[in-house]
Order: sequence, then structure tokens, then C-alpha cells
Amino acid sequence: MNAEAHSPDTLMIRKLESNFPLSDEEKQALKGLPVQITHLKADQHIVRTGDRPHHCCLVLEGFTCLFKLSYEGRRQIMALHIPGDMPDLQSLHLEYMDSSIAAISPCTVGFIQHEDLRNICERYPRLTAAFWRETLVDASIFREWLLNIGRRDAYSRMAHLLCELLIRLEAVGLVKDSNTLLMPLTHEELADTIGITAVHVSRTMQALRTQGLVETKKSQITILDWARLQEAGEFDPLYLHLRDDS
Amino acid sequence: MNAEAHSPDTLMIRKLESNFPLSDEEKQALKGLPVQITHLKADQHIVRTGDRPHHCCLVLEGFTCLFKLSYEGRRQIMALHIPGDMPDLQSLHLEYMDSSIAAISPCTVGFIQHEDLRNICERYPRLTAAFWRETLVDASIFREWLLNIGRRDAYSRMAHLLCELLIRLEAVGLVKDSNTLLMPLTHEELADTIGITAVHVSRTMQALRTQGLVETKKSQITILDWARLQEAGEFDPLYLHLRDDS
DNA sequence: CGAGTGTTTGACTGTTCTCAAATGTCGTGG
DNA sequence: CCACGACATTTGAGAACAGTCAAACACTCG
Repeated sequence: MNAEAHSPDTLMIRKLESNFPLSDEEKQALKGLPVQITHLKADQHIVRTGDRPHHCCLVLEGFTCLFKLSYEGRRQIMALHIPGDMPDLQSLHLEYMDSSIAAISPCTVGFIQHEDLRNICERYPRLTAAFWRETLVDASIFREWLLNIGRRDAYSRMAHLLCELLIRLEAVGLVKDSNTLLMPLTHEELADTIGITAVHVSRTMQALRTQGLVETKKSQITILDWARLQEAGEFDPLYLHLRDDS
Repeated sequence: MNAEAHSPDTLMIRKLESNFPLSDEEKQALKGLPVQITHLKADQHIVRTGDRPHHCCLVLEGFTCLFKLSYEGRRQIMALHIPGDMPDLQSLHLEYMDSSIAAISPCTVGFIQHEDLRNICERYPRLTAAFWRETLVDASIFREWLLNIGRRDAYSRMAHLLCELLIRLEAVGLVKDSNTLLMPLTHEELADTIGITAVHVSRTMQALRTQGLVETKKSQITILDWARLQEAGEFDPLYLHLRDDS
């Protein structure tokens, strides 16, 4: 039920394999990857725009986010990453970071040297394909978020985000009981994710509550009416490219 | 000056090589790829959401766009592709199309079978890396667009888009004289690209003209004040990951 | 218990949307 | 070459959604 129970390799293997069956040899190779485990406080930066990292990050516990700032200091979160995700896999082939990554909640992450990843990819081309695919799914999520932010109102955007988080967290076994998300995101962070303000997040969540779609208690959000939440968010999980169509 | 002059291979090789030096052997292999040339009318679909394509598309002439529709039929264009771009390279590893692709202007495109691409990648791992990198740059542009749409007003968004188009078109030698873009995009399409309405595009372009940043004549846009346009759009080309920092 | 942070509420403002009509542009066929 | 229709752009006025600012309230953690 909790990611803590898994070793870094297990988490990564499960993620990769969910869409891309791996041989025992390939799995062994992944298990052999040196991973440097690090604990991060909330809001701590992992990499910054302009950096030239020599390792990739694997989220083991907690949430991280990928973001940019506009000149007036307004933040846009471009991606949320949960255990099993590799937020900066793109740095393997893009020299400079074009965005920053930070921990949202206290996190445990594992760092894997680019060199080690390149070696393993060279030896096992199917792993290259599996990692490549991960970055393609990330891109697919960016596309869906563009639609979400560009063409839906605040109510739909929020509904959509909640749907996505539920499905993604479920996929890695991080959803408690029935449809309850443990949400470490503040309204400020939710606002920066869907391109509105924190004040408007407050009002929008209230509307979702009034409509009986969700219920919030402290930092957890329970989805009361999955069908209507999906409808409100125009949510179709195709873009997540999960093997098992839920 | 015009893409018509180039063979499909030349265009693709130049694009890949601009960031990723290739050996003669690798270039020969690319030249040997079977490419099926097709001419498309404006607005013709290339692939649709839900399709399972068995080939990738290479734009040779004209513009194409990648888009999704919301339930109410509002369109969001997630990417614009110009000669040299491969709009659906992601289909190599993602089974289902999560977006549609259509020609914006009359286009010439080349189709390359997935099988042929997979073979060439298997034989030349550096080409795998080069293609992978292309998809990572696409993703980087999605991220910048998320910031653009999520956190900038219409005026900045439009300025940013014009900056990006100028740089990208320049990179493939498609900019006439000094800073003049041949823009096949209608206001409707510009609107769908930056998440506003066509009416507001009209007003926004007018504001850019009034400020002396651009000049429009028929379907061409001339950038009169590059420095101020960049400033207005908060444009920093880092995210395009071009080798030669312009 | 108190400080700091996060959330809610209210009143007001502003950007962008919507709808509708007028004007402009382009390609086609007479 | 002109007339026509189709489509694209511009303009105006009013409405709607979301932003801003400010204050009150709630929660959490030393």
C-alpha cells in the first residue's frame, strides 16, 4: 500500500514493465543500477533552469513538480511527479534544464548517473525504448494539460486534474481506501498547476464540494462521484497510455 | 531559401545533425530510408485521435498542427510543425494517437514506416538517441507553451508565439528577407494555438501593430522591433535547445 | 500558546468572451 | 474583368469568468 515498502529498482521496474514487458536479464540490469538515495524537505530544489545535470532523478516517496517562472514571478507547474516517475529523464539528451524541479512534500528520491543510464541503454536497446516511452508519456500529459489550461474553465480544469491524480496514484498503489487522495498540494500549488489563482482554487473546490463531486478533509480529497467528476473534467485516460485500460 | 529544393533525407539529416553530429554511415542509412511522399490540401487530416498508425510523418513543405478538441468542440492546437519536423514521431512507441494532426496550409509530407525506423534505430543506436532527442525538444516546447498559456496574457502569448516561429523558421531557412514570416495561420488558428478567441487575436495583433512591434501585410508578418517583441513575450530561446545559441 | 502558513470570504476590477454586424479578401465562373 | 459567394478580419457593446486586494478565520507545529 505504501511506496516505502519498495526498493528503488522495484518501483522503476514495475513502472517500465507495466507497458513494456522486460526480460529477466533486463530486470537484473536495472536492479544493478547504482542509485543514490536522498531525502528532501518540502520546497527544496532538485535542479534549476539552466543547470547541466549529470544524473537523473527517480521519485521514491512524496510529490515533486516541474515548473517555470514568468518574469513577474508567476509560477506555472508543468508536471507533477509521484513515486515511480522520473521528472528529469529528458536531461539524458538535453544539455540544459529548461525548467526547475522541486519537492512539493518531503520526498525521497534516487539519483542515477547519466553515464550508468547510457551504458545500460547501450547494452539493452529495449530499455532505451522503455525509457524513451516514459518521456513520450510525459509529453502526452503536457499535451492534455495544454488542452486543459487553454480550453477549459477553472471548474473543469480542477476536475480534470483530480481525475488524473486519482488514476496515476492508483496505478502505483497510492490510493487509500475508496477514491481518497492524500493531497500534499496547497491551493497555491494547485493554482500554479492549472493556471489560476489560489483564491480561485478555493472557490472552485467549494463548487466541486457543493456539487457533491468531492469531499475534502484536511489534506485529503475524497472523490464522491467519479462518473460526474470525469464528465466535469472531460477526462478520458487515453492520454496516460496505461496498458490496462481502467 | 525554400524547402522545395531539399530532398526529404536532406531536410531530416540537417535537422537531426544540427544537434547531434552524425557519421557518414549514419547519414547514408537515413538517406536509404524509404519515404512515401504525399501532397495534402489545407485542413486535411493526417492522423486522428485513437488511430494506431504504422508510419511517422515528416513535414517537407507547409505547416501542420497537432490538436485536440474539448467536448464543446473548442480546439486547442498543441504544436505547430514546419518543414523538417516529425509531428508524430511519438507514435513509434505510443500505440494510440492521443491527438490529431492536420495540414494547416497545403503541405507535402513524407511517410516513413515504423518498421523501417525501428530497424535503422536498432542498427545505429546514435540515431535512436537523435530521434529521441527530437521528441524531447517537442516536449520542451509543450512545457514552454504551458507557461505561455497558463501564466501570460494574450498580448504576451502572441508575442511569444511570433518569436518562436521566427526562430524556428529561421533555423530551417524559411524566413524571407529581414524578419518577415510567411504566415499561413488564420486568426482562428492562432487563437486555438494560444488559447484565446479569434476576435481577441484580432485585437491583440492590433495592439502589437500599434506598439510598433510588428507589421502585417496580407498573410505575412514582419517583425519591426525584435528586442521589444522578445521582451513582450518573455522570450528566451533556451527551451528550443538549438545548438547555435542565436 | 503564539507564530506562521494556508484557506475562506467579500467587494471590486479587469481581461477575455460572446454575439452580432460591418468590412475586407480571395478564388471562381460568367 | 467583374460579380458573386465563401471565408477572414475588424469593430462595438455587454456579459462572464477569473484576478486583485484585504481581512477574517483555521490549522499546525514548535
